[in-house]
Amino acid sequence: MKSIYIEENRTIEQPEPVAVSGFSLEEIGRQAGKEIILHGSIYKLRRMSGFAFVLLRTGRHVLQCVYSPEYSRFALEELTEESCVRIRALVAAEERSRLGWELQLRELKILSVPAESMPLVINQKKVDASLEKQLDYRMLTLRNERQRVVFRIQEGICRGFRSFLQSQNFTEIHSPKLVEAGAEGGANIFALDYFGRQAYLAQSPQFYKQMLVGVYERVYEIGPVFRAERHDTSRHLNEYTSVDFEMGYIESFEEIMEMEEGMLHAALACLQEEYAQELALLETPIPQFTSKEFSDGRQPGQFWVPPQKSPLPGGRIPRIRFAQAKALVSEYYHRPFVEKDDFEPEEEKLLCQYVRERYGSDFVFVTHYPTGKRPFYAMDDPKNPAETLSFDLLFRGVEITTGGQRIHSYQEQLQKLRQRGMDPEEFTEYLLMHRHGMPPHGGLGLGLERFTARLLARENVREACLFPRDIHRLAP
RNA sequence: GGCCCAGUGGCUCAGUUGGUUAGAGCGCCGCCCUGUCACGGCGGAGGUCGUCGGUUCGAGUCCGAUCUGGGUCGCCA
Repeated sequence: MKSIYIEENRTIEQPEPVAVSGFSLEEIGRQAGKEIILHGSIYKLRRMSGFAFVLLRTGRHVLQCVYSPEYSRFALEELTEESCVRIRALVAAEERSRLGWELQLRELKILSVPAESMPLVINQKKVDASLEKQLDYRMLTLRNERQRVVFRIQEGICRGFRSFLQSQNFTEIHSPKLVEAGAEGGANIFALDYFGRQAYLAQSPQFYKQMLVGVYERVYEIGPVFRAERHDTSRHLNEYTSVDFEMGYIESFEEIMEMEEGMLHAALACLQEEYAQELALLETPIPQFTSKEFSDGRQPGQFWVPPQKSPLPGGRIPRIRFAQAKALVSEYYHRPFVEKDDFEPEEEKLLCQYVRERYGSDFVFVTHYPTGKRPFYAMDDPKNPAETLSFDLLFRGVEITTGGQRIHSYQEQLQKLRQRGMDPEEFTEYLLMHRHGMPPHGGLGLGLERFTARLLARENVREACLFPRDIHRLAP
């Protein structure tokens, strides 16, 4: 944003437009020799003898300003950390400063002064406090340069997802979060009073996505979902942001996986292009993919990457069937083969480790999950009804996506409901779309916080959520 | 909910086999330092050791209960 700056009924003469906010570091650097006006918070005061460094925190940056009685027309004693100020400063080339320039403070107006000093130290490299304390004081700890950057990156991820899906002709939707019944059923759903009736918080936009596939063919939504699970782990939240899409007229569920590959590439590209500063601050290693297509058969322990159907750029993600992945981990890492329908967290980590070592990929798709493990709308593999045309995406040891093809035939869906002992009467509205014709379709949901946390090597998913809701925490 | 672990100044921790005035780093306050970027130096304030009860001549240190928090599993994105 560029504008003429006016303060206290006088125009400060500026030969060039002044940067107020939304500037880049390069833009300011180019103003060398000129005065600019900025606002921000005093992040840190470093008093030296005879002068002082004043770190100014703006919406995106922390800038080194210098106070000196030689040119600063105010008293240093007026300044306290976390005061909000507006400054007029000269942009001065200075090789002793890391940016190659610094701001010589000329005038300063204090806009507000904190009533108390911080309960914990936020202006050092890291916030040295337990996660619990950090979250108790989240609105303060987020002021830390490195803490806040996590959510800039999260923003970049969403921007990448959005622009990619938009480019693939997906329509963005906003489905209701207050619903009459849950998508998956079960007890893991928050109930609340709705004018005397029982209502629930949506645990997934699943039904609405599908309904709108019948309308727009391709839809997506990035929004909150609610899970009343009484879990207390480093990867569960009771409210999280789900990146959901659903696409019609697919020939195979593998098209959904291909679309996800494209979506991930777009997010990472967006980060590298527009969030390089933020990535550098956190020293984030960019996730790796497998570079080539391959098919080393479908024997146990074998992976495949099919040729791309659409011309999406970027590397690929190895795929393996669930049953084979279970066997592989058991065999390779000498773990007792526990006959279960799902992975244990340890197995997910080991599988990712294996794929990383052998194929150089930080991601792995696991396909064909057992039918009993998937919801009633999942499409069974016609070649083997004990398995579904579905997949999970594991990223650096954690499951971040579940997806798959859905049943589109009315008769088939009725049959599967009855097989499961469910009453089709309870799904009358849901089944209306099937009854009146649906294209073959499928989609996925990706946990935004889990993805962010793994990307930034955060141990706890709460670190990748601004204000996490967990079994113990409902505030701030 | 099961199992494991922890609760010591504002924050992060140390505290030897129970023994006299409970230590450190960061932060805070004061003084000093013309170039720091985890700035540095000197000095100072601040805690009775989550809570309750017990053992003991004596408990931060042992025992019991309780509260709070952490990890993990079930589960899942």
